[in-house]
Amino acid sequence: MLDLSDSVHIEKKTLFAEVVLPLPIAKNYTYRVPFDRAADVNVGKRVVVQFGKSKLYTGVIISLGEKAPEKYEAKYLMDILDDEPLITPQQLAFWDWISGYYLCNPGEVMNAALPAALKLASETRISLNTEYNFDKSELNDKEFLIIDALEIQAELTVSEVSKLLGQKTVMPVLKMLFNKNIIHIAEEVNERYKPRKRSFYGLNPVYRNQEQLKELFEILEKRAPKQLDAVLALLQLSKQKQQVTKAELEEAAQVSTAVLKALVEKEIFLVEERIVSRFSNSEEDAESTFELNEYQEKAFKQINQQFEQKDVVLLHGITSSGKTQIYVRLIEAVIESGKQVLFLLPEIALTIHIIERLRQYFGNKIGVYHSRFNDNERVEVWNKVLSGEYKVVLGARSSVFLPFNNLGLIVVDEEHENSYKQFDPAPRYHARDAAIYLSTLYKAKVLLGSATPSLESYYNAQQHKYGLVELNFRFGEAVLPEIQVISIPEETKNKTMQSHFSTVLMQDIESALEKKEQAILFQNRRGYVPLLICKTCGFTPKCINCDVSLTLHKSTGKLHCHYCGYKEDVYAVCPACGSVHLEQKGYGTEKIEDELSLLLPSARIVRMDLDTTRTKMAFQNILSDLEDKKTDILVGTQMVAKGLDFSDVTVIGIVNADSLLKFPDFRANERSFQMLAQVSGRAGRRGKKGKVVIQTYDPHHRVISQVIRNDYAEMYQMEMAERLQFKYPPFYRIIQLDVKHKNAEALFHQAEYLGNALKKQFGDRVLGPEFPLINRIRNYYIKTIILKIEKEGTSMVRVKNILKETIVQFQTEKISKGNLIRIDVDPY
DNA sequence: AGCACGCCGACT
DNA sequence: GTCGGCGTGCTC
Repeated sequence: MLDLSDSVHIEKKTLFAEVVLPLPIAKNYTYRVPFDRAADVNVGKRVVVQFGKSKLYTGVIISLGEKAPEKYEAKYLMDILDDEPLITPQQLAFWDWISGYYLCNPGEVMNAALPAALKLASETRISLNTEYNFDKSELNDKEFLIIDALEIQAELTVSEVSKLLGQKTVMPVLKMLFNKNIIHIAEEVNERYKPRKRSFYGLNPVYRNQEQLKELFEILEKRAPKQLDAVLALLQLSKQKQQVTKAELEEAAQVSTAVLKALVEKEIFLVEERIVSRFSNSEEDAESTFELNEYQEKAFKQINQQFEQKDVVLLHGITSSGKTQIYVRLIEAVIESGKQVLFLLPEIALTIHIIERLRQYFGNKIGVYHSRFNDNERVEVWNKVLSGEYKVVLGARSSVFLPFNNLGLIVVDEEHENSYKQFDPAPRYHARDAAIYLSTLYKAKVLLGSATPSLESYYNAQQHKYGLVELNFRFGEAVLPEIQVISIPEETKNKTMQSHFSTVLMQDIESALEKKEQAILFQNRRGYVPLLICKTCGFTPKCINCDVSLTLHKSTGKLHCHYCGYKEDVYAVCPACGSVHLEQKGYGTEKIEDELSLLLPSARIVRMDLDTTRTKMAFQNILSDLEDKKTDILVGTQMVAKGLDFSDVTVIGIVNADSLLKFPDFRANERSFQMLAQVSGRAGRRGKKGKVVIQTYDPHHRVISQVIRNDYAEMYQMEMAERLQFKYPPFYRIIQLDVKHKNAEALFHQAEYLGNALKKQFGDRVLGPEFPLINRIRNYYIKTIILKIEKEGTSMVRVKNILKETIVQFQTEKISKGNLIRIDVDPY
C-alpha cells in the first residue's frame, strides 16, 4: 500500500544532531540522525553514540541542523533514549554558561550535572538490586539473560552485557531494568552521609496494663531496687516529653548504664534508634511557629518590595533572628503562584533541622538533593523536579543542575559559606553565583541569606546591585552565657596565671568537670609553637615557598608551613649562627593540650584541629566522643566552633583572643565567638550556667567589648565599612588558582584564564564573583598566587611561556613536579 | 576519558 | 637490535 506520508518523508532532508558527550573534550560532535528516527529527535534528549574506536557513550542533543559536516562523514546516532527531552533548554543554556565562565569543557559540566545512572557508557558497571524482589516471569528473554548473568557474576559492564546479548544496542534494555528498579548502576565507593542517631528509651508496651506493671514493681522491689528506680524515672520523664535519652534517664534515676542495660536485656525497656538533627534540639524547634513577629513581618515586606526592582536581595539577619520563618513565607507565596523554589544549603549533613522544619511545613512537595545520595534516589528527584511534582528542592550545590521547569525563587542560605564552591573536579563553580545566573534564565528572584554576608555580596548590596534587607532583632530572647574577660597582662602581674590559663578559667573548668559537665578551649593556632627566634642573631625559620615563619609541631617533630604544607626537620642549633638559644614564641593547640593535661592529669582531653582531623571520620569521632561524654575537654582551632549542639558543654575558654582580633578573615572570628557563646548558651537553657572566658592582652579592644554586649551586627558592619571604604584597596576577581591538574592542557587553560582575569582586573578593578578562593591572600587582595605542579611534562614549556607573558612578575625557575610556583602580583 | 602513535632509554 | 615508558593528538 502506498502512503502519501511516506513520500513526504523521503523528501525530508537528513538531520544532523550536535551532541555533548560526558568527556573532557573541547568540542561537541555531530552525528547523523537515522532516517526513520527523524521524528523522534529533539534538543535535550539523550542519545547513545559511538565515540572513538569502539566506545559507546550517552550524549545529549544540544542542537539539530540539516547541514552535513564538510570535513568528515558523520556517524549515525545509535539510539534515542528519551521519549521526552530530559534536559530543559534552560539547563542547556546554563551548562553553556558554566563551561564558559568557569573555563571547562561542556562534557565536564554534563558530567557534574547528570546523575551517573542517566549517562550509561560502555564501561559503566551494573549490578542487581538485592533489596528488590521481582517476578522473573515478567521479564523478557533479554532481561532474563542479563539477570541470570548477574546472579553468577555480581557486576557486569555495559559492554559485557552487549557481548552477552550479542547485540550492540543494550542501553534501552538496561534503562528498562533500571526503571523497574531491578538493577543498580554501580557507584564509586564514596562515603555516604551518616545521620546522627540517638537511642531513646521507652517502657515495653505490655506494661501499659496496670496489672502487669504492678507485678513488675513487686518483682523489682525485692530483687533489683535500682532497676525499679529507673522504671519509675522513665515513667516520670515520659509524662514530660516524648523522647527520653539515656543520659536523661541516668540523670533522673541516678543509676548506672549497667542497670539500664539489664532492663533492656529483660525487655522491660525498649530502645529505639532515631535519626536526630545534628544541630539544635528538635523539641525546641518544633515549638517555634511560622508566625512572623513584627520585625520579621517588616523584613518580609521589604524583601518583596525590593524584589520589584532588584532580582537579587541580600537578607542580612543576625543569628536567631528567625530567617527560616521568612524563607518559609516566601517559599509559600512562590508555590502558590505555581512556581518552583530552589533552596540551597551549604552542607546538607549539618542542616537536617531545616529540612525537618520545611518538610513539616511543605510535606511531600519538597525534595532533597545531594551529591551523597545514591543514584537511584538522585534520578528519582530529577524526574520529580522535571515533572513538577516537587515544588521545593532543598539541596547542596549540585542541585543547581536539576531540571526545573518554572523556577520562581532561589534561596541561598548561609550565602557566605565557601562550601558552595566546588574545588576538585571541573567545573569549579560557585553555586551561589551559578544560582544567580540560573535565576536570570527563569526570570526568577534570588534571596541570599546570612548572618555574616560575604564581602562580595555585601559590596554588591552597597552598590545597589542587590537589594538589602537587615534583620537585627534577636528572636525569643536567646539565653546568653556569662562572658568574662580576663586581662592576661594583669593576671601575669598578679601571678595568677598557671601556664596559659588564668585562675578563673581553671576554676571554671574544674567546677564544670566536678559537675560532669564539659569544656571547650579555643586556641586559633595549630601546632606547638608558631614562631622560633634565635636569641643570638634573630634568625627565624621560614618557608622556602611562602615566606612565612614555620610552626613547630611536636607530634611530627618537624617545622611545618601552614600555607603550602612544606616541612623540614627541627634544628637543635640556629642554622644561621650556631647558637643553641632558640626561643619559642607563642603557643598552639598542641601546647595547650600538653600543658592542660599536666594541670588536670585526670581529665580526658582531646585536641581537634586540622592535624587530628585529616580524615572525615576522625572529625566525626571526636565530636561523637564529646557528645557521648567520653571527652571532658576539647581543645581546638576554628573547627570546634562549627556550630554543633553539645548539651553539657558549659565552659568555653578562649585561651588567647588576640589572634582572633587580628585575624584577616573577620567572618571566621566573628562566627567563632558567636558559635562558642551559643554552645554554652544552649547549656544555660537547660538549667545549667553557661560561661565564656575570654583571655586577652587587649581587654579594651573594640571587638571584645562588642562580644560582651553581644553586638555582632554592629561589629560586622563596622568591619565591613572599613573594608569597603577606607582600609583596603579595591577588590579583584580571583579565580581558582591552586591548580592540581595532571593534565597539562587544563593547566594551560587555567593559566590562560588567570592571565585574562588579572589583566581584566587590573584594568577595571571589579569585585569578583567568588571571593576569596585562596585563603593565603592577606587583606583580601591578591599579592601572591601559588600554582602547584602535580605532573611535569613537555607541554610545561608552553604553560611557562603563557605565564611569562601574562603575569607581571614571574619566577620560572621552579617549574617541576611537586613544586609550587609562586607568582607575585603587583596591582599598581 | 580512552586509545593509537611515535619518540627515547634499558634490556634479553 | 626491541620492549616499554610517557607525551601528544584524535575521536563526529
